[in-house]
Amino acid sequence: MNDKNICADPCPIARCLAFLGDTWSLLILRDAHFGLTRFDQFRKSLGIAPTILTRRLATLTEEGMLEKRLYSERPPREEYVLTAAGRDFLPVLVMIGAWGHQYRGEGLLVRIQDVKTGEDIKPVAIDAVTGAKIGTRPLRFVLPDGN
Amino acid sequence: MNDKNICADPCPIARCLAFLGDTWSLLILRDAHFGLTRFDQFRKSLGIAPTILTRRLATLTEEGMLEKRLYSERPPREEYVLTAAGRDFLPVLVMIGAWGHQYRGEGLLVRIQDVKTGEDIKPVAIDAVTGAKIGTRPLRFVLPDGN
DNA sequence: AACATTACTTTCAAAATGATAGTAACACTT
DNA sequence: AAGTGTTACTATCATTTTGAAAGTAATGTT
Repeated sequence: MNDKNICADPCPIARCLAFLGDTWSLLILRDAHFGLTRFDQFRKSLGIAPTILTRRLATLTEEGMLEKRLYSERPPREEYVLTAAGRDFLPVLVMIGAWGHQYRGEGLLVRIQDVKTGEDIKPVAIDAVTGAKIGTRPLRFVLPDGN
Repeated sequence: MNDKNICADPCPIARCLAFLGDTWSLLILRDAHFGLTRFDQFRKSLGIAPTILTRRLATLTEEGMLEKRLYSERPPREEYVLTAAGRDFLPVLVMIGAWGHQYRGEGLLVRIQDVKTGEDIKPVAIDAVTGAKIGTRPLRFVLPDGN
């Protein structure tokens, strides 16, 4: 093991943390997946200051997670809807939730159910190549220069 | 769809974001999974100010993601190693990485390989109950009060 | 004795946060 | 037509957080 810098540009984790490593942004994305789309819905759900919400929604829009959509011409009103990138972020939120459920699970919790079965989901990350659960087989980070 | 508050205490996502929604903390956890354990390794890898690193390592230790371990008695030297909770956080990092690879993947990237097969992993989140990939079937957030 | 290493702490200016209040554009109600 | 409500913000400003630079403490190495 060394202490080579794997922080900067090349790491895909670092890259998306640039905007993602912010609590509000993640909670906005969570609420968007929950079905919220409007400024005041986010504001009330999160108890966030409007200043911050404006900024976060703008960033998430610039980053391509949300897009603005006009839902009323008169008066002009816009809502924020998830893009494909935003929708594909759901597995991340779900895995965070699974970890939180296991390690921060005291008290009543929000659960995520499969609509058809009506059962709580049990999210697991697997490697599609080997079919093994992530964490059960040794993994290795490989730097772009070959390591 | 409503705008009920799902932010506060009961949501497992919100709960772990309390400390997790911080870029540095996530990068420290990433580096810890990469194999780093020591203050100066993290500092050099991340280019983080020592002030901040001290604070983040303390928080991660308090939160039970890392624990301090004495690796030299004279001089007294401590390193930070992942706890079970910290190790179980790997799937989250891996899913973040997978998303980042897909949507922020320009240029050379750090990859994660399975040590035995030598191949890059293809992380997918599935619901262990139905076996379906997360995102392919409709899901529903259920609030503690029954919704 | 002098220098190096490791794991920090101190100081302080700059940036980010967030509470409160205000605004703009319109619709709706009396 | 005047007043009230709704939605999506912006402005102001005190507090908090961040992070760069330098310093410190305990010890090992030459």
